[in-house]
Amino acid sequence: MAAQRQYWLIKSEPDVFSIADLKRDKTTHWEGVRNYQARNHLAAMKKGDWALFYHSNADPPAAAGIAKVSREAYPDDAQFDPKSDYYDPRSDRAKPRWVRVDVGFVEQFKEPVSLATLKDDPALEGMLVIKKGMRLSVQPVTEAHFFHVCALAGSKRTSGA
DNA sequence: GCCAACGTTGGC
DNA sequence: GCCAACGTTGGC
Repeated sequence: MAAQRQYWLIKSEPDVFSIADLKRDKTTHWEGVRNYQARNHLAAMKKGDWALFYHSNADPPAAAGIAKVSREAYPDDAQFDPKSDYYDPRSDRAKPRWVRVDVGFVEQFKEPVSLATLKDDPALEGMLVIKKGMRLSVQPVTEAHFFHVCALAGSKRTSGA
């Protein structure tokens, strides 16, 4: 039996990189994660996993679409580049501290689901993104929560097909 | 722009 | 190992 698909939520500021940018580019390197817990989630991602693409620092902040993991974790080159915003002088090439994954475009929601809507929905109780002070930029999401958000967004997706 | 929440750093 | 200082995230 194939391993079960996992579900995630990944945050991006749309001014920097939005779901529309992913739609245009088809695929991107998900790099620059510099938080250990988020890094550990990246490392746990498997090819074929899906992620809610969440717009943070947006008006309103919202789940904006779906991305899928197209390449599993590998070293994030930006950590070795002194000119990069994501440079980490304490990371060692022989033992890289930070990883990135590649993600591909799946869907841009016609009706993005705002944070306020997520918070108001009893079916989403316990979802990490709606917890006060939850800044984690890569989070696990349950399958039930994932598809409930899809339904709220007007997406036809109701399963992992 | 403000500021609460929270992670990281570094002195001790 | 504690914890104060500091930096960042991200909603509002």
